[in-house]
Amino acid sequence: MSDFPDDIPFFGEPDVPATPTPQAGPKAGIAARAMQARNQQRGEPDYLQGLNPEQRQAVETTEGPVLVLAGAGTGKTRVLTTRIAHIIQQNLAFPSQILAVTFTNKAAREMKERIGHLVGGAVEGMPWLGTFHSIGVKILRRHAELAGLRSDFTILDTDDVIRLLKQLIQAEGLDDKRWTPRSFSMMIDGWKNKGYGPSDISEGDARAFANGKGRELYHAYQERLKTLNACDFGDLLLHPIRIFRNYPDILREYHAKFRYILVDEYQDTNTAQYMWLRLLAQRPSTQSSPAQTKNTPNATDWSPEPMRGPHGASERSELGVSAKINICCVGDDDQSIYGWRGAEVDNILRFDKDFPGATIIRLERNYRSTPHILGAASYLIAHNEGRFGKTLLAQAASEDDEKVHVHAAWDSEEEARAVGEEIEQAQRQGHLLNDIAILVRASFQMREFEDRFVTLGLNYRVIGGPRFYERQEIRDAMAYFRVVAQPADDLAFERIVNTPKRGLGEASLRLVHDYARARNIPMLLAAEDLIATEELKPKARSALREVVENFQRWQGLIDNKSHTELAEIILDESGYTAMWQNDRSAEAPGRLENLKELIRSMEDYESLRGFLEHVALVMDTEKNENMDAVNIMTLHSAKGLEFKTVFLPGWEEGLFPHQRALDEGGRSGLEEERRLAYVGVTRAKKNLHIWFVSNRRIHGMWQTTIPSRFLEELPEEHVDIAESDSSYGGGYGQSRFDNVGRGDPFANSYSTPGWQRAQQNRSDATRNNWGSRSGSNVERIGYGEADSGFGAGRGSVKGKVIDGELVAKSVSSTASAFKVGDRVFHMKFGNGNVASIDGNKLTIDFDHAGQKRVIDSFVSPV
DNA sequence: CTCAACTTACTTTTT
DNA sequence: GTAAGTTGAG
Repeated sequence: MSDFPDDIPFFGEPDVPATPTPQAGPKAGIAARAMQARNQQRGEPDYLQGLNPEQRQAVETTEGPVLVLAGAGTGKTRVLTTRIAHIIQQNLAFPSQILAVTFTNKAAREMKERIGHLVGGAVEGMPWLGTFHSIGVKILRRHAELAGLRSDFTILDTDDVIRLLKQLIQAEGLDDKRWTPRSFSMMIDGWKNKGYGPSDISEGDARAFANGKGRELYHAYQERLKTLNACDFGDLLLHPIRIFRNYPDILREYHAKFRYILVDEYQDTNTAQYMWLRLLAQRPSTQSSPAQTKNTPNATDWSPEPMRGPHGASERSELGVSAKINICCVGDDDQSIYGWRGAEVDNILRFDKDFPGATIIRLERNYRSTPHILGAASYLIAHNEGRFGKTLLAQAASEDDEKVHVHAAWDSEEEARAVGEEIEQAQRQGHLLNDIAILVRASFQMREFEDRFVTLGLNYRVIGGPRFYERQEIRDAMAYFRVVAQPADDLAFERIVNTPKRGLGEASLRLVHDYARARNIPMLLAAEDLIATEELKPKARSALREVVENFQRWQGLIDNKSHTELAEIILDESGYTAMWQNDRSAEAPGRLENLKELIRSMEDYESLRGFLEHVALVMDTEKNENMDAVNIMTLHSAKGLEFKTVFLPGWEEGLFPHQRALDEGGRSGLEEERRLAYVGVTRAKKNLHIWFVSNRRIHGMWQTTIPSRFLEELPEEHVDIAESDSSYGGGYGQSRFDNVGRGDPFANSYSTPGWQRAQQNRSDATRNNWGSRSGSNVERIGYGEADSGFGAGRGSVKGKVIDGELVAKSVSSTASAFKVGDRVFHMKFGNGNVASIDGNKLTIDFDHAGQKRVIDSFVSPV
């Protein structure tokens, strides 16, 4: 992912608010225009302006392999986008001849936008800028038949895959408790990350699942995908790799096509992505004559086997790729935090061996953080072995720079309370909440903060987590659409055939399934056949007939109705909408609202098919981030972002570093955790607060915890241990945690002044803060299930609910706009009447959910 | 076939 | 502690 807001002030040009480059449009200032003119006279393109020498070198070294090691906050995305702009403006290639890959859609979107700014609107997008997967689909659609698929293949999501695997495991007569579909899907994922097809699975690996049936099952799975005309995410990379290997002619086409290859976040590439890149990169220069092509090693030399050794570099470098490879990879080995999902830090560490003669450029001037923060980060990460080694150079220190604060709290509740207080104080001093982030190691930590912020009425947003398209109702609706658009989509069919309940249970479904399997036809067709027979029970038969007839009718409407209209008809006539309307549960109204939102978002696409493709690949929707709110997210999802003030709670052994990372990953696991800590620390621009608590509830059990070893790895001169607001300061400040961990360091914490003060503070806080401000407004960016029970019915905020992102966004600081008796709608509780009003808090009699107390910004008039 | 009670497991997350 | 998934009764 890209370093999001890194339109950083240029080095030596202190904190100027990020201004667009002079070229950015008519708004550019006179001075900027003058400078532009001057530079153009010198023949220097204005987009190069303000780049530091290293950045500039990275942009201008367009030929040959280049590795840009970009430390945190050094302008990575800027380099990447400027480089592309440079290639285009120097006429080195057309936009369509540049392959640029990212990991996330967000990063791709952002890059497109920024390139657009740099080169002006002249260039119509970049067709080959996208995620590995979206580019993979594009390639695979063109050559689907070579992978045994039709070009309209479906892309399965994790849900579909697991259901499919469950069937296969059961069909194999295995106990799906002992051998869970979930774990097998992860295993397959792992294999695919390494580029292994079923035949590449070693004996040992095959034995790891279901007593050696792993390989067989994997094979069966792939076969099943073929008959379903479907692929999983891994296939989007593996199929192209296989096609490139087996059809050199096709590979050559792509070689001729892509003159420049750029890769973002190279440290996150897995082996499959690496192979994919190597295949595309390893080629004669695009201007080469056919004669030269013969000298190039055959692409099929590239098999996954050389990957096996711990250091397969020698085999790789023997490829002797003599022709120029204009590949530029940008990354930071210190920010590799996705090893657990197959990323190979090794890819970046041996870049120069893979691409002999590579230019390696280090970006070490950090424009983001204060020297204290940078000092802490550098000292911490230095504890890792096996890094490239970079020294981040800080900007000049400023008078009011604060050291990194380390705080202690008695338990997680107090931690949340104190953080909340600190944020409120910052807010009073005029800080924007948007500039503040709380970065947690694990998502369960978020809850405590949410609870607290709800009582404080502090706006916050949660970033990450289950997304819109992963919600049950959205998936169900999508399944209907999929069956209509692609009648062969059995998984979609199975998902909704009995949703809403139609009395088509396991038995009937099994019959349809077996019939379809036996004849190798889609289940929808099988169902069609079966309703003509006597095989099904009369009840099931008529239910199934209705389903089949419905789908036939809807399919007939594809060309006559607009796809949004059709979607409405489908949801309506299938009884799906009615199912939720009749649902008495509290979240039903929210789900209906989500369905409306789904239809609304379909309007942005031309056809049903186009929409389905979008959803399969881009599992996020853009969300309004217009309100001022504290950001809460995991450390993982914070990569690439930056905030003025960052809170890092939960620095305790077992949580961070996470126990499981230590157990399963050993030393490298610990190092990855340390990199995660490094990522967290380097997100902060000005203020960084690290917290640890002495008691935390894990799996519902209170546990005494000890401070994270990472705390000891922070340099004394940049850290300030804040005792004052701690409930258990005594002694720890001085010893810098050195004696922590043995014995029971917290035994007498209850009696320390700090603890008593904390108790005092706690009750004060609840008294003073409660009701003293307008309702907190919450938005969940891409956050799921409209309920999750967060905040509901705890403490004095009974009924306060954090909802999906469809929550009304209005922040009313004035007295409530509602009056007793008003009819209102609430995202979670549905419709109801206002029973009484207390400031901005309403007591509402809900039709289905009973009486609840809610904050007015969460309801809207009906 | 459906629903309710019980059991069980539990980082991180993109596509 | 909680959410999801499975088992057993109606």
